[in-house]
Amino acid sequence: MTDHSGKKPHHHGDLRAALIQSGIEILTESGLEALTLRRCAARAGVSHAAPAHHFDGLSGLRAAIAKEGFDRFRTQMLRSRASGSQSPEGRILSLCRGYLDFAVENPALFALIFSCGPMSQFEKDMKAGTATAYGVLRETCAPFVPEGADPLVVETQVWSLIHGFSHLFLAGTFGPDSGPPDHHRLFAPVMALLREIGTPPAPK
Amino acid sequence: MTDHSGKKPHHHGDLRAALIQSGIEILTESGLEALTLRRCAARAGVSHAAPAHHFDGLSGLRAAIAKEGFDRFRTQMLRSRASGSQSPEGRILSLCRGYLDFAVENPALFALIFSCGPMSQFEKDMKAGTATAYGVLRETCAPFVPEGADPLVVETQVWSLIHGFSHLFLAGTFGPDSGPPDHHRLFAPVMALLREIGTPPAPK
DNA sequence: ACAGCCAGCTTGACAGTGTCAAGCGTCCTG
DNA sequence: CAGGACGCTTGACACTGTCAAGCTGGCTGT
Repeated sequence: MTDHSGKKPHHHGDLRAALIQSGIEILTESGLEALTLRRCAARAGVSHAAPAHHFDGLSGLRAAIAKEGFDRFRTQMLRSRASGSQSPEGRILSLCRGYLDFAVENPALFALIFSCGPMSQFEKDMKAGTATAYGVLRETCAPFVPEGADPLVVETQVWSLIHGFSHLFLAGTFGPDSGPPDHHRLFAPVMALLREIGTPPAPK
Repeated sequence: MTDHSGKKPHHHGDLRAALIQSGIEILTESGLEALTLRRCAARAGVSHAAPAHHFDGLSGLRAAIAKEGFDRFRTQMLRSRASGSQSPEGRILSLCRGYLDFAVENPALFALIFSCGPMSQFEKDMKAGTATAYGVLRETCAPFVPEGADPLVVETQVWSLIHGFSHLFLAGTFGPDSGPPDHHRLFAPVMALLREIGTPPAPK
């Protein structure tokens, strides 16, 4: 479709990337609801209809931002995983910590990435983004997958636990009266649930 | 503020409840983004500005709907919990199944309930709603809390796991290529992670 | 070197949205 | 039966996404 492979195609010089960047800034400064085509355009210094030439409407912009978000997400998880103990358990724990940290540091971007919202039409792009992040999870979980078992089970266990924890933490919904947010206090004991990971499900 | 305690105060006869009902219908029929003050008003057969007299803007309507949603959520969990085995393990598993079923059957309402979005100003209401649902979780988890331990840990383990599973399932983000959604196939093995629940976190 | 083209952006318009200020009608109160 | 207040309506405004044109500057072909 649009070019954006060359370097300085025309007036602006890769407006597409500038719009994505502006979008992320708006997202982090003002939250999900503030992400608007017109505001993005204004921030990038172009007219209000310019984004339509690079993305298919608002959903297209969201999908493009989500894609970029997935890259950063993946990068942060990789960095975190590399930073701690390199035992299989250590790697998986560090990965999850990176997961949580990303969510805490980029709440709006995190919400956009995992929103099942109005960019489902771009499932292709989203799946691609998920896949890159998922690959990291998969290789980190691999040592815990029992012989001949479906790796999806272990992956889903880990992903569900850390994702639920992150999401609920962001929603500020912990505890009946929801004490002060303290994600480091709960993180370790919750992750302790992964102790027995990999042992095959109880034989029926 | 507005009355809404009497039975048929004026013209309409509890417009507030009618608006909430309309909102839920719109939500289930057309998704989160379709929930609009004006559409709600139209569906309830009143003018576009009528809702403003019963809720504090769109966020107020969302909060009110979320409150109702939390009630239904809690009810479904209770019903599910009562339907299966009454062992502590059976109760917690049935509770989680009710959790997942509610999410699958009411995706938009579920998303609204747990959105960290623009109704944070109504945290009071939201906390109240969460609390009623949380109470069910708390009493179901109680048998698994070790002597003298913080119940929040076990609760957070369970809630994180089932919430993450439900949310990721709704987002359609399972597996690298995300096979066909089959929440019953993965539910049991993922929940198997709760086998060792309650044993105190590994001593440091 | 010059004519032509066309990608990249602008301008303008439209319907739909939330929100506010008035105003009107109906019901309850005195 | 008058007064008033509550419940809703009407109208307006700024803002949103989206579409149809139109302008403009750089590239291409000869």
